Amino acid sequence: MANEERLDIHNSEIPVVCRACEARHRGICGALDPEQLQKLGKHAIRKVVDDATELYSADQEIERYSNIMSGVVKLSKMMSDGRQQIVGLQFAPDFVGRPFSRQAKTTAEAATTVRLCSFPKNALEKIISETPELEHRLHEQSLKELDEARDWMLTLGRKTAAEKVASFLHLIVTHINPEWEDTEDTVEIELPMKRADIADFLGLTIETVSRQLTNLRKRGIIDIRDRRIVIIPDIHKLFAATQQDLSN
Amino acid sequence: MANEERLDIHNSEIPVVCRACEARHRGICGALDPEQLQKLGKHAIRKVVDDATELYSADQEIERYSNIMSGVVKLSKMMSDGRQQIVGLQFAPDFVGRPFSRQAKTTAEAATTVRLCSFPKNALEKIISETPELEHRLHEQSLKELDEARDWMLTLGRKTAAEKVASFLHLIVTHINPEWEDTEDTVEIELPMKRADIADFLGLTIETVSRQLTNLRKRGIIDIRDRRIVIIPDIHKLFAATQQDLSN
DNA sequence: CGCCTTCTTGAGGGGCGTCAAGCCCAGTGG
DNA sequence: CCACTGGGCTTGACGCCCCTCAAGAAGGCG
Repeated sequence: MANEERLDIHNSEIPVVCRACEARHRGICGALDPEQLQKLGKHAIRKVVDDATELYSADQEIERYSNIMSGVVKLSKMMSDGRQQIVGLQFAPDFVGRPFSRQAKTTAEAATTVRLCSFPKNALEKIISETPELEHRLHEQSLKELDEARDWMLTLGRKTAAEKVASFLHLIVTHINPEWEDTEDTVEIELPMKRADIADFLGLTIETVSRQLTNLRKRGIIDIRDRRIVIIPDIHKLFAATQQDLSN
Repeated sequence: MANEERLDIHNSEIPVVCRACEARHRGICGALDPEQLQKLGKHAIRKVVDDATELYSADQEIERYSNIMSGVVKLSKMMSDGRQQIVGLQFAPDFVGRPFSRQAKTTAEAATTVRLCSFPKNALEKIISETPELEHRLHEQSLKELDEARDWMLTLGRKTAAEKVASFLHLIVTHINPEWEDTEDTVEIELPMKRADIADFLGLTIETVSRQLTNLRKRGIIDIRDRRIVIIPDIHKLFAATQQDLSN
């Protein structure tokens, strides 16, 4: 296997911290050659933050970008009187940050414990300008986020409370493991956030979220354990509930 | 002015149809040099379509991209039972289409009479791959659309009907002329769509839109002529109404 | 003039928000 | 060990905002 040896030799140029990183395979760092990885790696800091840690805040200067290595980050907006809306959830190996803007437009907060690989704004933007393939990857992620945001606009604007909660559960399931989208098996998931966050994501109150969860439970679409663990015996039935009013 | 002459000489290489086009200044075509403009221009078709013309449809193959030269295009999503949500409005000189995807994720429809400059998917994507600056412009537009989508998610999820209608009017005013954002003058606008579209954009019914418009009128925030013409004596008062419940 | 579409206005009902009480559990301190 | 506290969650009672249903006005067009 001369090939494997060649691969190993090649690997040896890649920074140690990057070798096992998912962002190098499915994330944006896959666009970088070993030399660029080294350059960026020099400025990169890996860190682990607890849930509720704020990564950056709306209207503030952006100083660092990050890759999510594990965990969930929520992006939110708040009105002056305190009303809040979560406008995006990001999972590994997503890129976090708003390129080409001095100010952040959302607040980013760890929803769970999150492992991050973070680097200064300037270091990344320099490499972007030299690497069209990197900008292409960032562009693809922006387009993916735009698709997701627009899907969610339909949920926010036109679905009932029961459909919204089902849509949330379906989103979580398919983001934890995309293959579960069309499995026949029973699936068990841990909700990455508390009821208040779910309410802010769905444009509801915590009471309504709670009521609709027990509504789905009573209809046999889900089962709930320990308040955070949800069991879904039939994903297709859950999907049906995302578009068909079950409030009666 | 030798400079002007040089500019004129330079201009002579630019396709005639592109010379006065806004997309060459503020739109994506500004990233192209005269040679590339010529290449793309060979495949470009200018057309004028009436309102309610469908440009492309969700889940269908994308064949052409377009620049909006004038008019308004609405992007929408529909559920199987007919519930509909408008997820974006696009104005000149915006680019219309979803790059890097075979299928469209939304339906695009002319909201008003629209002038378009349209070209085949392949022709543009070839030039994109050769022109990093073009991909950068498209990326910037995607990010702008993402910012707008997320702003609108806050409107859909957390605002009252009165705030939503005020938000819609404010959005239209600032998109027709960004300078009106902080003018002290009275402003008069023509709504680019009918009540049913406004309702689909706001996640409301047409009756509620109508009632909230008269609500804003009775409070002196707007005046209405001929159903489609709205007069706004004080933009700042309108802006205040986008975040402060006036339903009582 | 008649017909159609668009829009407004009213009456009534329901879905979700508001307010409140209480359960469960982890953490803390006596 | 247990009392106390506080956060997270559920459940019930009630009210209101917006939806539904319906009628009618206004304007465009043959």
